Amino acid sequence: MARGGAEDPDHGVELLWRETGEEPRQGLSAGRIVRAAVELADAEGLEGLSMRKVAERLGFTTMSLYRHVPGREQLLDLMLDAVRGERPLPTGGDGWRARLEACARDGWELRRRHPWVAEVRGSRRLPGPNAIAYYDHMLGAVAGTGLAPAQMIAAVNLVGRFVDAEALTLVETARLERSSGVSEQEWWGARDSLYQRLDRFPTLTALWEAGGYDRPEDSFEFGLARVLDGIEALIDRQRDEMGDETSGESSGAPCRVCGRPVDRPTSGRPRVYCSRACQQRAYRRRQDG
Amino acid sequence: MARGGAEDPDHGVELLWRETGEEPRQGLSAGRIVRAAVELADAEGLEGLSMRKVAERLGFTTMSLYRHVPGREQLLDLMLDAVRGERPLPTGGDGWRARLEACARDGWELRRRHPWVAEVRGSRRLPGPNAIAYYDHMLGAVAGTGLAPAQMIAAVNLVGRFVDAEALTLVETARLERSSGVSEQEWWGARDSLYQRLDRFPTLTALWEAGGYDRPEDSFEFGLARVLDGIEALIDRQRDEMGDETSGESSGAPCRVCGRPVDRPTSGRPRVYCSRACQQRAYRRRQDG
DNA sequence: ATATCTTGTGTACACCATAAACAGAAAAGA
DNA sequence: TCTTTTCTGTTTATGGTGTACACAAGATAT
Repeated sequence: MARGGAEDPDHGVELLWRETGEEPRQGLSAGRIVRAAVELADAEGLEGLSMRKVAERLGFTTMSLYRHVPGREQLLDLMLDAVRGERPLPTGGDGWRARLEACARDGWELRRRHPWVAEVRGSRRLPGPNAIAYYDHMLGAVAGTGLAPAQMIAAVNLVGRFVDAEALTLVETARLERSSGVSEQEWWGARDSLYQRLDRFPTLTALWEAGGYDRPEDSFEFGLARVLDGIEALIDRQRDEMGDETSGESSGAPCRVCGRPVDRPTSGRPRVYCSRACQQRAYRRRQDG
Repeated sequence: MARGGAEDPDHGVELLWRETGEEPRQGLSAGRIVRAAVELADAEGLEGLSMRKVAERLGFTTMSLYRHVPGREQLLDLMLDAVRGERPLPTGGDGWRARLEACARDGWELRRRHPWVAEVRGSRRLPGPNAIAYYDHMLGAVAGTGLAPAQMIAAVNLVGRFVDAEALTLVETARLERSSGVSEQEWWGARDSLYQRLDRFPTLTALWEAGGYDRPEDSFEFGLARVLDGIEALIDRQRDEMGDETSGESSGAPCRVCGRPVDRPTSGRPRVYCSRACQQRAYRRRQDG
């Protein structure tokens, strides 16, 4: 069997999308390794997650893991998808904003329970079924907003990356607080040698004296509200433009591919697709199916 | 001399804020180490930056570096401040938005020239004079917008973290492209084993067929516009509320501490500070000075 | 019974940051 | 000028990482 090693991404895909449940009575298995790794990462963070320690926790040798998991990177992929499947998809309220916000808060909650999730980096991370379901769910939140397809994707990615970035800064402080035993406040509070050099920076000093650093805004709440506001502004703007363009002229059936309104020419055959791109898409779709 | 080792942050502060220019004729110095490290990180990324390689590049032994720099982490602090001093502060156009956007684009450009900047993580990074000047400059961009001090700080932090997060994803793809020799497009394009499992996800499939992934939005441009829109929405909203609250009632001198409008009571002594917090601030200021 | 596949083991390698003790030179003090 | 201290660079050693490779025992198929 062509069981590709660490170099073969398709093996990783098979592992991620395998039907679970066929766990052997005894011995190792991918599922058991993943569970042990998640426990370990929960307890010690991502930098504390080593193949040696996972193996020790299971009572096997280090290299035995490689019989079931291609390598550490692929193990991380499996862990990510595993924790995403722990809870059902967030059922938000009405409207795109409430639903997208619910997704963001759910992602935030996930990273609170498993802080290492935010530390897992790298493009080329293969998504598993749970990650894709989540992603699809987020995309569904902004469907029907009038945004172009690429804009929907960008909006969802923006929210996702925001949550991730925010969680990453949080877990970094937490890690230092645990490893050093000194809280963030204490540590920065003791940096007098730094503060005494900040006098000659006017705005910073003014804000300091105005108490801006005494009761800071909640970084996640503030940022999430701004990002959603920004997306809302885009949606409103485009809806307005759309209304102006097509007022009294279009208002026929929407584009069969992307659902956006279609310009209707005053004379000639009525258009079915909103753009040449959508026309091509539909064509290829007919060819493939 | 109490030359604290790696455990002493104050030593790091001294190094960061030292007057440069007193470079010895020969031998090592913090400045030379930092320059060599920046060159190395530019060429090989942050994971390729090891004390060994820096020392080799300078023709000394590994441990010789520790006579001038407390450790790798502190070297990173020094590197960050060094590259931030390479170019003058961005002189944006008029208005807070143009200036804040100029800062964001400048930060983006910095990370394009030195991709490893985005990879340097961890709270408790000591800022040097250049970093503080930059931060002060960004804060100055949103001064006078009517935002509360903590909101100004949060807004600037949001933009900064956005740029950093965006740059981080970019450098991660670049690193993989270089180490593997396969471009991101090629790699994802070869993942048929993944795509064939995505049919049962409706929104994702619809957006795929609508061409949303063929011409994606520029992630940085899209996100920056949304974030700035979001901040603008907050500013506008607060300005409106402020106008309603104080119309025909305030419009006296602004708060002496933070500059925001002050509610003027209909009877009694006119207020000088906008809030009890600002009053306390001013009091402490008088005590200290 | 023989061959093949699966699973777990032990060894080995090339890295990494940095602690500790040491050696020579330069500078300061007597 | 002689001695003592300080500065600067070196050498050696420790404990950690992921994983390639060769090997061995058991299960399964032919």
